[in-house]
Amino acid sequence: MDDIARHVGLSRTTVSFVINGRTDVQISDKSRQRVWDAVKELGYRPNAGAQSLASKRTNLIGLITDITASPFGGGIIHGAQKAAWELGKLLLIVSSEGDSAMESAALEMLLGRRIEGVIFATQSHRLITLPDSASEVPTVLVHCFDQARAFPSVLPDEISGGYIGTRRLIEAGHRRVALINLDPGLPATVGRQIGYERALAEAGIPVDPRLIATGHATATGGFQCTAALLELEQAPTAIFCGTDRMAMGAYDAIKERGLRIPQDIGVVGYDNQEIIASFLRPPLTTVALPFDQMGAAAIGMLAALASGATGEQLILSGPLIERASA
Amino acid sequence: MDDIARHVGLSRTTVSFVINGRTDVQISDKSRQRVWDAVKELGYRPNAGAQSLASKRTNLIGLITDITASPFGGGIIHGAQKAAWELGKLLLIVSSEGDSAMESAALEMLLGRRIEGVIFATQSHRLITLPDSASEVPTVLVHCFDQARAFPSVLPDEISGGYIGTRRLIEAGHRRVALINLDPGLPATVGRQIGYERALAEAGIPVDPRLIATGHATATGGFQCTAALLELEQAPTAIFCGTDRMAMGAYDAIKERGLRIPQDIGVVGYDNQEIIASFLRPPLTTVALPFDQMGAAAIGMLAALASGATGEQLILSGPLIERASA
DNA sequence: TTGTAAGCGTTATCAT
DNA sequence: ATGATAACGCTTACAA
Repeated sequence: MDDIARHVGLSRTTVSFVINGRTDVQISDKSRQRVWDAVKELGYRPNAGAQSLASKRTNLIGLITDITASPFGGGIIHGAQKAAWELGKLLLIVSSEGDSAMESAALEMLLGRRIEGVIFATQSHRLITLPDSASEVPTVLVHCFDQARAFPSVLPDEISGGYIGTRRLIEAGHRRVALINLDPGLPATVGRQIGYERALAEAGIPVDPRLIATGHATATGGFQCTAALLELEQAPTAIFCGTDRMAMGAYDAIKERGLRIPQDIGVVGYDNQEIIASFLRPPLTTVALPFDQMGAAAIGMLAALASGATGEQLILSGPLIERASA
Repeated sequence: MDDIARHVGLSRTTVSFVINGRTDVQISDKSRQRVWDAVKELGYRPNAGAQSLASKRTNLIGLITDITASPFGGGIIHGAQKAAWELGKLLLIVSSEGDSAMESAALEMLLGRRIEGVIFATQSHRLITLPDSASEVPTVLVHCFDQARAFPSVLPDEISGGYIGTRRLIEAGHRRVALINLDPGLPATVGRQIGYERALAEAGIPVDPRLIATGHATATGGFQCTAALLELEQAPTAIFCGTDRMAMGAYDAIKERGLRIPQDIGVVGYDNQEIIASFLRPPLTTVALPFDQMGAAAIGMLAALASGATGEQLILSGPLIERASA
């Protein structure tokens, strides 16, 4: 920067003003132009670290997550990254492997880098315990929540998801709609069932407990539940699966019985895992989680927190992705 | 840091030495202890940015990639992250969306942060064009290469992959092994076919061109190719698919004809996409890409470059993941 | 074994 | 409209 200043015969101060495009200082257009020319000519590139040190703004945001290892929920990173970029912030992503000692260590090092905020994101909707140092910096939780629900968080609307999936099946003419839910007690499980029952109630269909199964979130889980449901005396004509993986298993069980999708049995999945949903035959209609928006929203909340806003809880609902199974 | 120094009645210098654990300076154990105690007590945390500014080492490595958006190849990030962490380096990950203007902008900003090296990683094995500024900093390419092959790179061993997949099928007793390859001309396509032919040659099986198909890397592509292959007069008894997605389609075509896997037809996939491979029925035996190692190797190469090594080209081969389809 | 002092590359506060 | 000068929080010769 000194070089630039010397080169154009101005002071460092002036150069700094020009480069930062400050409008509150009067600098002649001629000087401005000369500075920029020199910048080009000398190939000058401001040192962000030095800027941070002097200005006390690092423009760094931490993202601690267990997502990088898995194919799941990458949209969160994606959405956050994009939103951060637009705000001129850089995301420092650290994968915690879901290990809380690691999370703690990661946060320490990020605090050493003087991040202005931190996001904790998980690949499944669940409870986490935060490192103590989380209270030292604005914190937002994505797809997870802390015991005391003390931190602002961005969560998917499980109820709405359960509702729209079920309603889609009802609209297709089904009255006996089964729900293959995830393991009991999970936030997703609870919420989706509420949505499911709400949709049935709205259509005047009584809830039949025999049509509600729970299983592991795997193809095998889906296969077994579906097989059992199809054995029922009054078997369902539609099945709403808790995950696309389960739907994958459901397809097998259905095809094995020579039934066709969606003519004989309608199927709706959950998660919109492209890789499964769009390559299943027929392509799977499924409820998507709004991962991108969740990530972006987290950045937005952090920005809001920085300007004095108070932390809320944001519930985002995802759309139904129509393909061909319902 | 001044606070610490004052608190223990020593100079900043001494405190700095203690904190950096410098062994080339003699400092009494007593002083050391007192410094650490004060650090704890005052909750002091070194400012990494200031350290970088003074020491001219940022410990920052850039990773520009199109991977974050997709479920694919996340292992690269994972492996790189882990390796970097162990070296005390922080990975600055930016997703380029595969857009080269974006890549350029990302690199500019990373250079502003004074990264000590940069990694370009892609989700598919392909050619990329690097921003000009790439020459300003040590650069390593992962899963991709530049026109002039001027930059050191880490690539998967496509030949070995083609070889081990084919050999597995031959070892299972098959003599008519089909290859459903990816679109012609891709590095993966070419390499794998070489490996395929090598395995056949080794077993004394002549290459039958009718058994070599190419299609799009989708379930539909796999389905169509498989269907055509099974119509052949001398149909194959084993199929080696270019991707797990294609294998997914192959499964459908095979099952549709009432054939069983692996009893009637052996299938091997490529990619080891957990989500597909382990949930297909039967679980898919497939060739894995060594993404984790590739990411870690890239960090290793960057470290080597920093200590004066010259850039090579590293070819890493992945293992065959045995499940139940062959 | 410890301390002094000069940077590192910026921004920010005042002057002029 | 522009410039001096003092931070920012640390490292590192060089001295003592």
